[in-house]
Amino acid sequence: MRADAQRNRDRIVEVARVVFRERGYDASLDDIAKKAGVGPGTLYRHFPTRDALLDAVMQAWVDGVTETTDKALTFEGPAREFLIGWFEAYVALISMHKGGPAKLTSAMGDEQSPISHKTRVLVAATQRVVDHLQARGALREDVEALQMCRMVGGVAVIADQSDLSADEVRPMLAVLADGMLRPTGG
Amino acid sequence: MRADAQRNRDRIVEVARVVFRERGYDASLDDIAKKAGVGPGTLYRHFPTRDALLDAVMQAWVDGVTETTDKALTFEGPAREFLIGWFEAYVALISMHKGGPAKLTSAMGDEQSPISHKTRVLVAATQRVVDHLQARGALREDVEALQMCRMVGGVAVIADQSDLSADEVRPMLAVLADGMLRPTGG
DNA sequence: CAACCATACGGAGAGTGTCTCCGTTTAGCA
DNA sequence: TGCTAAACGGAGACACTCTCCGTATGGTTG
Repeated sequence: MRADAQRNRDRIVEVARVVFRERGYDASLDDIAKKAGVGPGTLYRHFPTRDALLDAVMQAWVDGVTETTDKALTFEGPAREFLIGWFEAYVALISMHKGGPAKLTSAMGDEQSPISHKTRVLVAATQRVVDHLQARGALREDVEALQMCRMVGGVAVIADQSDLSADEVRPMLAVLADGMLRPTGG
Repeated sequence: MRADAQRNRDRIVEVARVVFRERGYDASLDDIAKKAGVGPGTLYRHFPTRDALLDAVMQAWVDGVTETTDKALTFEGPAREFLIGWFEAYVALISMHKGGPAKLTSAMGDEQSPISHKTRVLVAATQRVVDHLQARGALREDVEALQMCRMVGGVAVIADQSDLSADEVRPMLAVLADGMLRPTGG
């Protein structure tokens, strides 16, 4: 790629990252192009669709997922707290942008989606959590990572769209955890 | 209202019902006007916003909610089956149109929303189910109707957006039920 | 039944966003 | 320095939303 092209591409992604966060995923692309100091043609050549641009914007974010999971897996306490903690981290991860939870969660399991790579990273991270808990015998056997992603994603979507606070979200995540963990007889 | 105005209004709502179901809530309003054989001005006079039209389309639907709840409450079996059955009915109710679950669930708890009346009907219906179960001592005490609506709504949103089948949705609803019901020690 | 007018109609058009085409410019190389 | 493939960017076609206002008409009154 020519140096000027690379420069423009980087500028567009940087501007898009800010605009998407401030205005949501339906911000005007021509506007992003203008803010980045390029013509709309340039933006659309680099990113033929809105999702292609979104994909680029999310790239840096993907690395954070693995990191967060690594850290979560070091937790030593009770399974319930561990799982709820992970759920909260997961919700925070996919709620980086307004509309992000819906975008990511509805693309989950769809191989055709332009951001399917991003969702695979999320499912893979969740799979590690599932394996960890199942090795300890704490999780019901029929719980799958994809299902877990969808359910926590569902809560995140509602929280995102209704502007719920962490205090309103936590009890819902607790319900999910209780529904997925093996009953302890308490 | 003049007779011709009433006729036009009815035609618009009827067409909108079909178009919303087939194409989702972001269908072109000018297109709906054209299909109804009126000018865009006429449509916008009757329904100043998209949500106003949506509200009219949903009017008939509201009656079905109370009816469904009445029927559900007659169920005599175990609490878990009752609750899962209600969840399935609820998901079906709010999934009448593509995009419906998201629309309804994210408006829930927001008094300003143009469809807040519709969401109140749903929460009230769910409240009856909660009361019923709590009278039997089957539900955890901290479970609230609004929270229940949001969580089941979250699952419905994902199911709607990812085109999940009933077989994929049921296990998720079972997780919710297990997380909300009082542990039975089994 | 004729005349009137408040009510309703509907289309032209302004504003905004998406996306493409193509003439112009320029980076990188020989 | 000159060449050319690569990249630029803006004009403009197309789509959707929503409004304004001249025109048509339902319903009422004398």
